[in-house]
Amino acid sequence: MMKISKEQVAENRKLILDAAARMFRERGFEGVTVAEVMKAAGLTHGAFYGHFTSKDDLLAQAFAHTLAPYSGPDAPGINFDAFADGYLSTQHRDNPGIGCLFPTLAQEATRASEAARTTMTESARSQIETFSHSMAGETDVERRQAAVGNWAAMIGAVTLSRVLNDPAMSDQILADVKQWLDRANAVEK
Amino acid sequence: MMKISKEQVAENRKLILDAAARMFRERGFEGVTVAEVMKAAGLTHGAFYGHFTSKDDLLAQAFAHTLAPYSGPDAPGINFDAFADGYLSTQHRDNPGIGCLFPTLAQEATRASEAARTTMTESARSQIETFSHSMAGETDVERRQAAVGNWAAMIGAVTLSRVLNDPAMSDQILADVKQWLDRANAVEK
DNA sequence: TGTACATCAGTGAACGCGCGTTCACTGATGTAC
DNA sequence: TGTACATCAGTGAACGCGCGTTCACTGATGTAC
Repeated sequence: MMKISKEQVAENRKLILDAAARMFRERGFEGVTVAEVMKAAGLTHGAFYGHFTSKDDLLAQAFAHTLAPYSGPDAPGINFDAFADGYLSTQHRDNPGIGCLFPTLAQEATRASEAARTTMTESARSQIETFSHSMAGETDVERRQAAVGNWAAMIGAVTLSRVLNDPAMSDQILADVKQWLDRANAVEK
Repeated sequence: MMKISKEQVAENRKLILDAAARMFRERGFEGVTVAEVMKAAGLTHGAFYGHFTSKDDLLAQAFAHTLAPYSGPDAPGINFDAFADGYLSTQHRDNPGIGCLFPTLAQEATRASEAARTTMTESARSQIETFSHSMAGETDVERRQAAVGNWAAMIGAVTLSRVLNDPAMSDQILADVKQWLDRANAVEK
């Protein structure tokens, strides 16, 4: 069953990237094998090197594939308060596979290819830019600082909540950070 | 050159744990081999299983070894502002091997042994407790929320600053979060 | 329109390397007498 | 005090498995005539 249409090739590539992005977030880069990703995409491992040059390349492409919708001029506008609610929810904490890349893969990306790091860097830049517009503050600098601070707090909160093996404490971390951010942001308005 | 004194055995164990804690923070759990750790400690890999039952056990013991000084009744009191300055410094960002475990290993610890996660959980609990005493706020709950929020923001800031491959932006993340925290904490006083 | 050939995404066996782990052995120190 | 033996942390070769990567082959679709 070979010789596949251009559309099918593109579709297969998308399936591989979606599976990889999910599995890397769930189990980390080294915790997932190339064969597992290909199986999840409905293919065999031999086809992998027709799409990517290496497993490292897959990580970089998966970052770009996953982050692309949130960057650039088409980035969706956001309601910051609703965004923070979702980010600091137990649903987000419990479903890393479909969540933000930064709490799951930023640490590993530190040792990844420059292409992967550049994708993360540009995504972070536009994320901060987007948040800035929702922040209170008298100057652009203050609003940027608030955007960076809020985002860092959210990333740290999800990171902490995921590692703790005391469920009540984990829930409380998320709730505490949400309330603290609400107060910090309200004070400046 | 064998049959070693009890003191030498304890010393060797400490050397292994110190080397492991440093190398895991620098390169991640899977990025370091048992043989490399043993070599860094001045021993050969065969001796490893006299000290630990597995590589996973080493991680859990390294966590306990590294976090112990900061927990329990003997935990050092802190000047929070000085602590945050150091935490959000470029020195801390650039030397993960001797820095906080949470930005380097929390993500990987999510998939580690229960022993390792419990050590991290209890360390986080006492860290938050310690920070609470330095926080402004009218109630214990507000102070705890501020402690958790400040710590989450610091962890997220260091995580972000390390993954970005734009040095100026990385520096700015750290500086922005520091200034934002200073403002957020000052407002409540 | 029908037939022969070319293309090339995907298949699956195989390779080779690295790493966690095991184990028979070593030999300096501790102990018995 | 001196001698023979026991102990056991450490040594280093070896094992076995898993994983990233390669490659000869397949066969459905596209193309030439």
